[in-house]
Amino acid sequence: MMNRVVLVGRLTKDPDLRYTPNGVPVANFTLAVNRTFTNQQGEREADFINCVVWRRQAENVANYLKKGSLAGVDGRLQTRSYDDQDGKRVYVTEVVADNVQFLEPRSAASQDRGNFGESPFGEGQRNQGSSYGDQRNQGYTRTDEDPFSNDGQPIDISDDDLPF
Amino acid sequence: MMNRVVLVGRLTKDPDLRYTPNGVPVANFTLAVNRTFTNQQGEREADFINCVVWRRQAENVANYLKKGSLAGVDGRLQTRSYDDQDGKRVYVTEVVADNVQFLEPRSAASQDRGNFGESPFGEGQRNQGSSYGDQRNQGYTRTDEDPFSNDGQPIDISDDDLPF
Amino acid sequence: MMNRVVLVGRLTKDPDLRYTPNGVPVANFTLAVNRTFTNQQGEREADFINCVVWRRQAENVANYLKKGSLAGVDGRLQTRSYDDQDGKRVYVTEVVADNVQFLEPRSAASQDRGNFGESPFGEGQRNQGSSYGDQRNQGYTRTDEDPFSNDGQPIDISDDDLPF
Amino acid sequence: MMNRVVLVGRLTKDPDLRYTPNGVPVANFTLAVNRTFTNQQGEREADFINCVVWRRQAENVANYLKKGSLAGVDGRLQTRSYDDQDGKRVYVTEVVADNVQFLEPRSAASQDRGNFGESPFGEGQRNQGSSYGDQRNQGYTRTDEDPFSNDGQPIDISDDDLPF
DNA sequence: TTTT
DNA sequence: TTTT
Repeated sequence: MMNRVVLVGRLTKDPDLRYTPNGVPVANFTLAVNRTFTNQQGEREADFINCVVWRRQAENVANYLKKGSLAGVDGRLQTRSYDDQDGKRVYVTEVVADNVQFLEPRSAASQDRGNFGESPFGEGQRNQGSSYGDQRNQGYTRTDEDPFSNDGQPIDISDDDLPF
Repeated sequence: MMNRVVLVGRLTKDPDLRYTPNGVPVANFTLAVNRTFTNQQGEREADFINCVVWRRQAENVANYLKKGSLAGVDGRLQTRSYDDQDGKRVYVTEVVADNVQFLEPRSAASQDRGNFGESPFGEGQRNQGSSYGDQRNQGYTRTDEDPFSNDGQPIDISDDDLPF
Repeated sequence: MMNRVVLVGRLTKDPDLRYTPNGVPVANFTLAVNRTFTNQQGEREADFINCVVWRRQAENVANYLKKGSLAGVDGRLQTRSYDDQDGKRVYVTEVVADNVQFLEPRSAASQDRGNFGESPFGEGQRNQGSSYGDQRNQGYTRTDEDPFSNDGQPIDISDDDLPF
Repeated sequence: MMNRVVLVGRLTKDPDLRYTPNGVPVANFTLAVNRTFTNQQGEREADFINCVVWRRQAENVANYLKKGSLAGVDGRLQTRSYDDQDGKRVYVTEVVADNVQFLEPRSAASQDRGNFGESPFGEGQRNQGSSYGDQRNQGYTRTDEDPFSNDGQPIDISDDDLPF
């Protein structure tokens, strides 16, 4: 009915890019979102939100964001469940991103990364990155055979999970 | 940093009202949020989002919403984890509501419920509900001794979990 | 960069449906959104937010919502300006809706309205409305020649204003 | 009822700090929010959203943000109106910020600014700024007598406009 | 110019 | 009246 999420935070690890059997790119990453308030002990805690992004933005995310990058996500909350290795039902809540916004200058976000397709950065930042030629998707293994195999993620992700 | 969620959906069950050891009210409920799009099979699926609300709004929610009620939630995403009975870490993502909006006329939402405190409905709907006197919190057991004991919820919820 | 608005409120008037010269439908309406807090005098005020919706949802809005209807809007804030009749620049801020949610049962929202295209209501409410046959767009004049001519709205709205 | 806005953009000018007759700080600023899509001519346009923030955050904004700073705003849409110098009613839509997030390292955002109160930046960035001593509110004139006098802003802003 |  |  209505379902909207907006987050700004930092990636806890490099994003994880996979492909569905049909070759559709999906990237998973976790955003650490620092709370604006402190707890009883005066510490500023964080929430760790799992995010998914599909298609072209998945590849942009994989190519321009890494552990520590500051990013914004605009999307919707999605729930799903699967049975883990000992047959226990696990419930997952994650954010399916409609849009991922890169909030740091290119240099900060992707020093030593290859280049991929169109830059998601604005006019001002384009053309000032280093160019490694067009080794597209450099450093990422295509895992069509085995998408989402690690990290307790469901093994049976398929093209049916495409949001639209 | 930034963390905002807005949902509109229907309660999957009556809300669950508890109290912390210090007597602070907390209500838990799940919103079924129908997707605006259909899946490959043409079905309209739903996401089931766990929500928490504290203090006075917790009591309003418990008194005016029930299974099937249409409600809006404005809040933030929060993650936490606990170890289940067989020592397995369980990760929970839920929405901590800053504001819960009742989106149905009072009659539809709370036919046979007792009355509690100030009405969260607008001017136009106040004073037209039935009045059961002031049997506050009628039908809810105070569970100070054992908050959040059921449903696989962590047993050690305390006043430290208050959002502010 | 990031721009997200979510509103729930009531239409202050019947929506206003127009068509661009190319025949693209646009609906304008104002949502009265009651504040959740009261002012110094203890009154609950409202904000009046202008909204725009394009294409198929424009026609759904025109056919299913009317003055007083409860609706949710998920969209983005947009600014534009135009010069009024005495050459004064007027600045407009409005919400371009990606999605409009009807939050009342069909009967409440459109008693005496004709029917148009696919119902935007869920399964449960479909097929229970009166049926006027298929007099599409009944009661609305096509105004291709003169879109947005009244109400101090800019007269030069064109297909360029399409959000995507 | 429900009214939520989240924006990320850049300040078009230095923020404008004023005080109500009672001494409550208010800051006004405009965020340029670049659209994520391009128009028919292939240009990326922007929306210019007026924002207001009250109290302590008003002073933080004035001290840490300036023209060009990247910032996030989480708030609600508010409308008001006033009569301009030639008696014409002007309608204003603006965002009242509950929270303003500084999205750039301190150095980028406030090179040559004085210091004020508690730093709104996280642990990592604290203590690495230059220190000008405690010339609080340096460079800003207190304008209790005449808040909001310029820029076509209503002259009669008062403590009644406090959001809570 | 505003809704319940 | 607009930012990078």
